[in-house]
Amino acid sequence: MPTSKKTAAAKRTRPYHHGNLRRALLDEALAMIRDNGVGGLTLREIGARLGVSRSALYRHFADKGALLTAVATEGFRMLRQALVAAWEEGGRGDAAFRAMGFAYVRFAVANPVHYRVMFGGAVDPQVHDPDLESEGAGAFQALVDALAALQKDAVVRGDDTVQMATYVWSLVHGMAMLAIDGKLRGLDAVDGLMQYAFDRLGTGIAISPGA
Amino acid sequence: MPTSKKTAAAKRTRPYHHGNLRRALLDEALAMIRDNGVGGLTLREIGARLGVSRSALYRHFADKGALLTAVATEGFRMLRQALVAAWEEGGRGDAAFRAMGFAYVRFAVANPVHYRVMFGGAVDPQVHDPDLESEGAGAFQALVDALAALQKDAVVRGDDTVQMATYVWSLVHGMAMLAIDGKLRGLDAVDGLMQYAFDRLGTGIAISPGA
DNA sequence: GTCCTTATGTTGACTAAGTCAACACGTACC
DNA sequence: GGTACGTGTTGACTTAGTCAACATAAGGAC
Repeated sequence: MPTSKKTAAAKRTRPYHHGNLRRALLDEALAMIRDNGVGGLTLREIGARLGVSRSALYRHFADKGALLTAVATEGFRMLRQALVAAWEEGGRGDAAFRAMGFAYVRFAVANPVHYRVMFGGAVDPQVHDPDLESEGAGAFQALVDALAALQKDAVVRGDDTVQMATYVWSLVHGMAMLAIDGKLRGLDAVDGLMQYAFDRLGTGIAISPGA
Repeated sequence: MPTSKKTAAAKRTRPYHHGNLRRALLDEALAMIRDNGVGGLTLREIGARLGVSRSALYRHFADKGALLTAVATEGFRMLRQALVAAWEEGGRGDAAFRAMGFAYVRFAVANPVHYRVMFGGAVDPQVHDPDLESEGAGAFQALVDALAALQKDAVVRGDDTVQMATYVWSLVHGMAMLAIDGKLRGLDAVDGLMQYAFDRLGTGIAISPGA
């Protein structure tokens, strides 16, 4: 048996170069965080699962923090795309704005790992990553733009747009966190809460509107 | 020099038994998380800072996770006390409810380490700690109780109380997270946002209330 | 086609950190 | 005054992040 001349024949299943290791590393990291939490993420295990050496990751990410930053950045990009899509496809009116709110929370529920890495403090706040910050700002801007359009059409109050956007962001962010933390029972509860929340976002909860 | 017969004389500054090591461990953990983030918390360093051996901690906490769970539990207790105090001292009316909302966000801003440990995913969600869960439920219940009182006085809508409480909780939780993540510039911005938010919580943001 | 450069992956080794077992010390209670 | 239990220490093991040195592959220059 010609086992010499390298053992390449036995390893034909995995060539020396992976092909798209960066993407595979991200996906495996997401799976591991999903199963074991951010604390359960280990670079060595990622390599082992991909059949790759423990330090191959360092050819694609500076360190563990950079891997997490990449996850967060990807998450913000996905979130912005979801928000913009909901707004555009919904017709850019008040119904579209509600759809955007739904899209926000649904993004978090559908991608809890991304969302937790984005907001769960896993990424060291000391580090200022330009990509991460611009993607994050872009997602917020989608909300600001939508609100500004509604203001122009006199659908919502003419308050400071950024402040209003921050208010709405707080609401959807809070719902998203509660939803993925399992504080709401099941998807029905999430949808029910969102229906309720976006109604009350419009009308308020007080009985005498003049208070 | 009589250095034998133990070196006790040289260490009179710190007796063998600390006195209240558990409390000191918690405080030192809080300080270390404040300075370096949850990821920068190391049991060995806590011991070193307190002039105590690295594993003394294990006489007071089962492991690192238990230490974090204790921080979160303490945080929920403090939060509930702050909420109840604001409600009681505010006169249990709509002004008191607004004060409770302020108290919530201010608690997070004043105790960002506690808050982050409580909600930042640092505590393994797999683990079900009875103390932690009952303190968490207690804090939420304070909000439900206040809303129920307002409903009885016909100050707010008669919607499902728990759903309404979840709505309000989402809002304050979202604001708290944004505030401690530095997404709002300075304390003035936080106070301004809260003023705005609790106005809009009452009235809504829509221009035609009948929408 | 051959060589060189660069990108990508591997191996060995070091260090930091959580954890446990065995031991030491002190206090309280009899 | 002695004994049991609570509290703190030491040594050692294991896991994991990281880096330096090396190996391998791919692609273009000649």
